[in-house]
Amino acid sequence: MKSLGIPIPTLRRLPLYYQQLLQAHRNGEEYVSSVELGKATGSAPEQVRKDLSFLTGQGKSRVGYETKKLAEIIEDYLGLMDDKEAVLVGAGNLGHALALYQGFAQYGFRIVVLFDNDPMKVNGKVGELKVLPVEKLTNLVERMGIRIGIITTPPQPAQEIAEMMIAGGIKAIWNFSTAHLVVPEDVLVRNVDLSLELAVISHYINGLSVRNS
Amino acid sequence: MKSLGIPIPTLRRLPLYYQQLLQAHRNGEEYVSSVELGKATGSAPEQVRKDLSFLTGQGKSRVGYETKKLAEIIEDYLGLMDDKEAVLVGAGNLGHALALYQGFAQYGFRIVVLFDNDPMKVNGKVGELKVLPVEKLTNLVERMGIRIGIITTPPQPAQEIAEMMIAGGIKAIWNFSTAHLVVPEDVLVRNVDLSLELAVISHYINGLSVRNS
DNA sequence: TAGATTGTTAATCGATTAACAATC
DNA sequence: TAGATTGTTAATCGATTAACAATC
Repeated sequence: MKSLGIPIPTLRRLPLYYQQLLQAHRNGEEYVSSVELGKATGSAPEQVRKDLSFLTGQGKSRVGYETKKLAEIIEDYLGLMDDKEAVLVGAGNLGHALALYQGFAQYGFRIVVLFDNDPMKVNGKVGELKVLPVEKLTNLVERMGIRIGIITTPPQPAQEIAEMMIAGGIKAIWNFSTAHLVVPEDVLVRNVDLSLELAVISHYINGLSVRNS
Repeated sequence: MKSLGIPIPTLRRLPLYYQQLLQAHRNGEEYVSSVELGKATGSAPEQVRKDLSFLTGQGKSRVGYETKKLAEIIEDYLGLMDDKEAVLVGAGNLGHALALYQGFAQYGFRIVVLFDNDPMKVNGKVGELKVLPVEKLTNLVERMGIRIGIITTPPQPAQEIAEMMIAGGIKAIWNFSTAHLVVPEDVLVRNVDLSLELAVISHYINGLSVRNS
């Protein structure tokens, strides 16, 4: 899984800069420097400049980066303004939260339908969104030309669901399950396993206890 | 923020190995090799051995790692079995989902109370958990000796909430807000900003569209 | 002009991957 | 013993940090 050219850490920092640029623009600031961007986002100014140099040289010596213009460049580069439809499988707590979360819309990201196996949930609704049976997954994805799938199921069915998604033409999977997914080369998988973060936190707290006792 | 000795990527892989070890143990397998662990978790076998070597040499040539023993070593190392109480601030969709999620319990992790500003939510309940007003945060944290805080609020109040947490003695913050938190050196912050993942996905899908058109 | 700031090249750092001797 | 597998050292890779010339 190559991201062709740009490092993934850089890619993940771009939305942080983007938000700051929008903010600055709303405040009527025409330019913002790498130092300011860095301070607001927690990166070193060199890092900011390096990251932005992947997009295109836009900064001006002495004044910094044009807020509006650079925000637009990032928008284009990440495709933030394109409408991106997604399906979500697994209408549990986390699935609900993601389906109802408003914040994704600002990046053109929109969940259009949920899937679940549980007969209690199927044909119900979560907010405005229908919950359909998993059997219809591949078909609907294909028919609607959807390219993004979100998995918020337990680990057991995750691989099978990924395959159904891919069969329907999905090219990017946002995997919240703890399963390790095996997919073809041209399919992007982004794993968000919250328990992995717990390990870091737990180890840190554990270290404190050991030292204190 | 140093994790003293062990790389964070390694720390994040340990729970993956741990789950596989438990699984193997349940299946009655006494030993598991680095090749098997790697295949199941998506790491190279060398990576697995390297990671495990941070803990203690436990493997045996020719047979692999003792499932039960290694699982226990990881448990100890990460402090998974210690009861770790946490507070959560921001009883929105994501806050609900985290509060209700069952999966954290297996790592000894337990959210004990929620906080929110919204008078509609305050003094209500989410599942079994009370929702208290944010004014009580510092005090309750201090009184109960809680060391872990979770922030699932909008970005604006996040810094202030972090400070209230820290004032009460919290040492690790799991930050789901998009805010960049500034904290003392001895406080661990783990950021989970889901929109950063969206940037990676969006850029990938964008790249596909460009190539296809 | 002097000074601030960019963009880029080079140096450093840290993690991953490869190689291989040791061992059961 | 032969072969599988570990543990560790060395090589590679990639990202971050530092340095600095170019520029407005």
